[in-house]
Amino acid sequence: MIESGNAESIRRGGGTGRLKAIKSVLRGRIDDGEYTAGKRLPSERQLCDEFETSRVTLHEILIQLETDGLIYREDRRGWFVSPTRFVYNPQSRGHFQMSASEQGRKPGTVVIDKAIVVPPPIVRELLDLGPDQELARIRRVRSINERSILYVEHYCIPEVFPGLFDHDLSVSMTELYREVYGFHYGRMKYRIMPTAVTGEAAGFLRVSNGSPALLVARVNHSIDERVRDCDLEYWRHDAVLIEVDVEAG
Amino acid sequence: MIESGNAESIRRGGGTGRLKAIKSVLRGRIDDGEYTAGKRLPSERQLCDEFETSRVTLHEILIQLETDGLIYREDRRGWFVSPTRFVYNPQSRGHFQMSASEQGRKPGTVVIDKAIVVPPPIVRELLDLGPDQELARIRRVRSINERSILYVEHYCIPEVFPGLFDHDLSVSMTELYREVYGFHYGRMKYRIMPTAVTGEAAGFLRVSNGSPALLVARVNHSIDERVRDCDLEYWRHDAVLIEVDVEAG
DNA sequence: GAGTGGTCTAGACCACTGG
DNA sequence: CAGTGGTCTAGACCACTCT
Repeated sequence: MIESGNAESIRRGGGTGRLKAIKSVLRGRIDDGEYTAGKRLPSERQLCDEFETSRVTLHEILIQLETDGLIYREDRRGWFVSPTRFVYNPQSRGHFQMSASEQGRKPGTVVIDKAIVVPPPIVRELLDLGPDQELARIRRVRSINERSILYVEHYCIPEVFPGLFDHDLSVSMTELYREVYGFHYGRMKYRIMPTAVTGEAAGFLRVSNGSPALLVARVNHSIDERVRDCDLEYWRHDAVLIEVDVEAG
Repeated sequence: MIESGNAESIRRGGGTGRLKAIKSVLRGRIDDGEYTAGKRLPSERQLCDEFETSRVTLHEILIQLETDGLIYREDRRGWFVSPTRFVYNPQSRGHFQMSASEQGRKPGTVVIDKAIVVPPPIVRELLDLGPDQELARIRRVRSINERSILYVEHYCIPEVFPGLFDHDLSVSMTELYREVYGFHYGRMKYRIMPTAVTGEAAGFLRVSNGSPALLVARVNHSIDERVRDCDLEYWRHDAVLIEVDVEAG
């Protein structure tokens, strides 16, 4: 006797279709503006009632819409409709504030801390350092219209920029290097890859542990080709669009 | 009477910790090489038994490792350890095959189809077209070591490249344009953003519907500054690392 | 046909937010 | 304190792959 082959399990049926169907209804409401940018969606439990589904299923749907970049969540606060992406050009150095204003948004920068540290392996590799070399690290969070979208770790060689920590670090690091230290840039290299944010980084961005993100790692060289500093930038994956113009090649 | 407040629910306990703990065990096995690149992980049910957890939970853990880029899945076939990322420079045109060989991998290209179509909105916007303009579309899938990692849609103005469909389209489009049509490139613009693949694109990449991906959209201009063609490239999010060198700016 | 992942249910407790 | 998302259970059926 298979007890479970009853009316109950038949009613559930429908299989694959449900998830996609609910997803497209929600997508429609976002497109139509019923749920508008920056506003909170109804709670998961409310949506469960409306669509007569379980929380696990609904959670899964929301995660897929998050992956799409249509909505985002703030840890334990709710789900929100994603605003238009911030357009970012990694080749134009230090223009976060200017770009934001040009795009009609309100930029913000918060310095989390500054310290002399042994950098993580990826930074050692990028800067071609020995295992014990210590660097100055500045950690910042940048926001657009009060929403944190970028967590950055700056690393540089402390001897090259003496007294760095005494300056206002909430502005463009590039400008600081140039105006205070008379430092001019030469070559730059950057890497971009999808990743996930965990631990502290997730906390600073107010996203759930393990949320998708876009990592942009940049290495700056001086005019005489020496490695000088680098950034690790973790962008909320739904908040950024990278755009680069390249002259004739 | 609250029936559920029994020994059973207490035993479950542990709360938040479980997921993270199991995740780090699996991560360790990948780092240690117990699970090696390209090999299948034990089945979800086996892992459930081993860690004494439910399939939903284990599935969630695997999805987080996927977001991290450590593992990937092939739809209904299983979970696999991700190989090293393919390094890609969007500014060097048409070097997929060459880059792959340089990185010691075996490249492959399959042409899915070729047709004259009305392009999707994003292409119309990129190429600045009217709503009824038709374009030639070529769809291809590119692989590294037999693993499909890139799904591309090429769009170009058919009048500019007559007889295009009669050529071998499994090679570099850039070379074809240059060698057959004597076409040389000027400016290029590209956009990069995290997104999700659905529908056909997911099928071609053999990933589950709604998997994360990296979209690279490129627009090519001729030397006299006219828009000529564009690509929409959907990369498996765990399979690519974009690297760009920029000369002094 | 056996095995796999994909989807789904109907609950439960936990950690945190915000009034 | 009520409400939210985050995590978790112990099952079930479905769609597909592989042999």
